[in-house]
Amino acid sequence: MAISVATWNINGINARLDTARDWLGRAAPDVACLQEIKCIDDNFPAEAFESLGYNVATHGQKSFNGVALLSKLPLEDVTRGLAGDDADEQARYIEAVVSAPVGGSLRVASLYLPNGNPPDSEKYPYKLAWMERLRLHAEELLALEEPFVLAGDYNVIPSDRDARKPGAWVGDALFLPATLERFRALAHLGLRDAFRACDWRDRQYTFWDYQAGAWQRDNGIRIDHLMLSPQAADRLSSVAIERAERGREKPSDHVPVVARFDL
DNA sequence: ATGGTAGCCTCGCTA
Repeated sequence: MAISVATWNINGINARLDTARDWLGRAAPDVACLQEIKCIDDNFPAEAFESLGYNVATHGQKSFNGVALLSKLPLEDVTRGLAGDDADEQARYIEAVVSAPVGGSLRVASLYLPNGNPPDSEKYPYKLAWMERLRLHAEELLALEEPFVLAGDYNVIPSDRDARKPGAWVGDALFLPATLERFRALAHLGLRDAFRACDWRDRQYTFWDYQAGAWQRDNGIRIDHLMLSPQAADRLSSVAIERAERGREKPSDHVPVVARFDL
């Protein structure tokens, strides 16, 4: 069976409820990984998505961060928080197994990797440590030899080609050599950037700042990624960046990225 | 080099 998995930094789920419902109604992904819901679990408008046929699992936080999984298929074995630091109180990771009626199941995570700016603050070492925790967790998942997707806002510009103005990002936490090195470490484990597995075009972005006319100038960056286990990459059929959503009314500053699999 | 915008239980923080 075919299954589609989307990732989308929604930038405030309650401020973006109509925008989110509109896109989900049109695109109807089987699974949607949301980031920056910016609310506690009790304030997540679950009914608004259940009425569209989605099961809902959230890992929220007051005002900042927060991630969610929406799935038309049942969500099983939901895990909240990224392993490796019990003292970490930021809600940036949720994982579950999506059980398909035929063709087996797919493990999916929605993650919001720390931004890390400014790099001379404590935020940057937190980002790097979080990336190392993600690598260790991915290593554990890989040992299962199952298809999985780690989808989300990575706050990483993987290469020059993933920014309209790479020079403007030199020294930024999204583009520092240590950041890119840790992102590549995921690839070295065997994880595949789903988009780059299918599409080598330049100027394919997922984020445009609200400021300084970034959208109008197409001054974007590609920072929202679906990283696939080898078993998931084998089943990947296509990836699409839903660029047009950035030009709609009351948009998030990120657009959805959708990967399709034949399980 | 600067400033620009948006969301949050807002008067500053995060991005």
